[in-house]
Amino acid sequence: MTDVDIKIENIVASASIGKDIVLTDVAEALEGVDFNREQFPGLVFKLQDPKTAALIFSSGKLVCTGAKSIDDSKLAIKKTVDLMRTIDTEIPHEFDIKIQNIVASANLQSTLNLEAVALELENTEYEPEQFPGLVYRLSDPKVVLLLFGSGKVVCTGAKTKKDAKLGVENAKARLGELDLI
Amino acid sequence: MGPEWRAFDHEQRDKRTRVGAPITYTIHDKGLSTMIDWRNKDIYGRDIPARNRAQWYRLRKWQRKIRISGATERNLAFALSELDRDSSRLGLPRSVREAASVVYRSAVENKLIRGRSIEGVVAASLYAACRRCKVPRTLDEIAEVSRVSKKEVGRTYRFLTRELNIKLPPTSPVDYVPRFASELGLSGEVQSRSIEIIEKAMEKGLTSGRGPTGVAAAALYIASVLLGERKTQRDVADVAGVTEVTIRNRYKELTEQLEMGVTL
DNA sequence: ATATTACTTTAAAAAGC
DNA sequence: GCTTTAAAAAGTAATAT
Repeated sequence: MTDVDIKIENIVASASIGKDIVLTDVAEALEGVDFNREQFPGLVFKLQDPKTAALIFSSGKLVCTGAKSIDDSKLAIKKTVDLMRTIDTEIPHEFDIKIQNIVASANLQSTLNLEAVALELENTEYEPEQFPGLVYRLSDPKVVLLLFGSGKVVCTGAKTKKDAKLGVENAKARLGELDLI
Repeated sequence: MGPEWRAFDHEQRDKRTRVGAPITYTIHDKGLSTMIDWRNKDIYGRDIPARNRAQWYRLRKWQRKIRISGATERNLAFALSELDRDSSRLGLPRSVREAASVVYRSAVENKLIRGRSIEGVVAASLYAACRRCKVPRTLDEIAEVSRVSKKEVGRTYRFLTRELNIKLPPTSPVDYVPRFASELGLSGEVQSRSIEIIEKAMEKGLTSGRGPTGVAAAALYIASVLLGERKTQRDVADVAGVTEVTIRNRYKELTEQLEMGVTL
């Protein structure tokens, strides 16, 4: 109904390689690694292409952040695991990757009066003293949107691109119903 | 400001002493208190005769209640003393402090303190009360006088308003005008003019997403210049707790988008 | 006085305190 | 709840030029 262009800004995905990892070995063999066990149990590995960051844990589970597309996220994880396999050849070639969160931005092409939106729209939090965006929690799909006075929007919490887009569209539709747009 | 809030503080402390509410006194089962053994034995370790068991159980149950209400009262007394301290340091009137105590008490009644510090709930209750009473204090100001971080005050405030169904609109810049103007020694005319400017700005959507204190500061600055009671951006920035850059940004936006001529 | 850089908010996973 | 990662939005803050 209301076609909105969504731009994926960031994707968080997780995977579980079936084998335990000796993080100190990885830290010595790879470049672009940060590892402080006292600070954080995960090893931080930054890949240049796709430009992403991976958190690798001794359990063999890992988290990849920063990708701008689902394909890039999966590619980044495969590249990262391939590099890890040069250290530990026992690492399996097959493993599942799960998209955990998608952050997207969009433009409603219309300015918003946030104080009015805060009064009329349900499930919102608006504290301009703290942050310029209005927080709108949508239940269908279950995502959270940040609405700005400029009409720009950030949608986060979706696990599929479709939900991210649907979230913005439903929010826009709701704003329209309440005559807030 | 020193002597005033000190006197206020002493008055409250004396009042507490008169009613005998324990604040920091640790009440263990000493003195007049007597333990009722949780086994069915008397103080000599002898079994309690069956015919007295019922009475024994009643005594035990009664003592449990007393002990619980004792802890509750002790916590409430501590909370109210914290509230007094924070309120007096912020120079808040008694009515606001009482409004905050109402919020705090309902938080207790709804068992919302679990997993949270009393100080944090007190600070958040006070923040909410200030807003409700139209004499807002920023999260920074609340955090300064309480020993609670700004982050936790904000988090607890959101939790309380959600759980207690307290609906408060975002703080209006207008509510900051009287306090800031007073601290700057600005007249009622300047205040009225500032409020007019803010209302025009709100109508034109110039306040969406902007910090209320920054908007109030810029409006006061403009009004002070327009009415010949000019204050420096530095002075206004200091009382409002914002930077000169912020005042300048809001000032430019307001003078450009409202019909006001360049008055710099 | 303006230009950077940095922090505020949102979501989510990982292992452990 | 915290720790770590990434990224957008727009405002504000601190520091550099």
